[in-house]
Amino acid sequence: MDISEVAQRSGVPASTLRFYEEKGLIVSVGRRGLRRLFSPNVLERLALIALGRAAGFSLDEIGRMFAPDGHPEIDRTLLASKARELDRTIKKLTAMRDGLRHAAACSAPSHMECPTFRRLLGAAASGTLGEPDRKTSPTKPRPGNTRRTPRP
Amino acid sequence: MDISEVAQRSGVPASTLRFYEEKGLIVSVGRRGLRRLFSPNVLERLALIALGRAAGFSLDEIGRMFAPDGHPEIDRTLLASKARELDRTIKKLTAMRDGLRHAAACSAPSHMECPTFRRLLGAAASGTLGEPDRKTSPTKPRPGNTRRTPRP
DNA sequence: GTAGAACCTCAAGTCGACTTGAGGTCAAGG
DNA sequence: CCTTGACCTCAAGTCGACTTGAGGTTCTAC
Repeated sequence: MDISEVAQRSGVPASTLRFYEEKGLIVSVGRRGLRRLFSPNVLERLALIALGRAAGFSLDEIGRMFAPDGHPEIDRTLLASKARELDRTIKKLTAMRDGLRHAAACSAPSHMECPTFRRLLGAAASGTLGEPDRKTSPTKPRPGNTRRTPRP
Repeated sequence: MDISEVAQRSGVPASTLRFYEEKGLIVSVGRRGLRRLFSPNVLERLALIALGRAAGFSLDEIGRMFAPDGHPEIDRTLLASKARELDRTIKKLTAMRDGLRHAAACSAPSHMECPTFRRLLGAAASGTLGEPDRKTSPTKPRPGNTRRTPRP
């Protein structure tokens, strides 16, 4: 498969595939002229990468999950600890969600007069709610390259 | 209060306070010589900012929540929509957490042979799990300025 | 009156995960 | 044979939220 086919099948832009290769996350099995050739295995690999990313692992962490010989060698304790971390995050987000819901529905004239809101505020001020997530803005699906269409 | 007192009381580094002022998120009520003077109100404001950040709002979004006259003027539908967004995130994270937990405990020789894991993999590949969060690494509390100690 | 701590400004750097752009190469179709 | 378009490389840019550093000013204490 050449790069555009991988891009199409996986939904990962070609530029990203080159970037991943450079980082050692995927490998091409050769070249035809200048062009990379990929084995279909790369698709599974990309799925694994997507999963890792969705779970909150960095590309570097993901890279370390693949044994030098190639296929995944994932430390189960690492997974468990990520699960615990997610669990903590979930709890915080749940508290936030409930607080926001309440604040949205609360009939107090100003939010500052709502006890629920003030309680949340206190938690935020004390850092209990933790550092915020930095997520790619939800309203703007992705700048530039849209998935599955590497650009005409 | 001068900047270091605000920093101490709020846990927000002085550099960040200057940055926030520049962005229009907080205001100083004057200067003594060159030095900024803050009213105690700024502490509540900072708490509000922290809360907003924890809820996943960007600084720009937070800025828009304060009416030009000063105090918060928060659109309740905005809160509700953020609550819904958080709810979606929570559901995804919960799925991930459960998947990771299973994978961590699963006795299949390789993760690739575990059906639960493969199901998760499929979800990740199809984008169902959404774009990942970019959160400040949990193991590295924060580079540089530690809270409450602006540096000797 | 003078040292030095604390503050100031402004420009530039950082981090992660990519994207973009300029300029070059190559293979297949007409 | 020649065009064209898909691919290549490498450097630089982007985004958000800050931090860092150099170089300058000022308040406070001795």
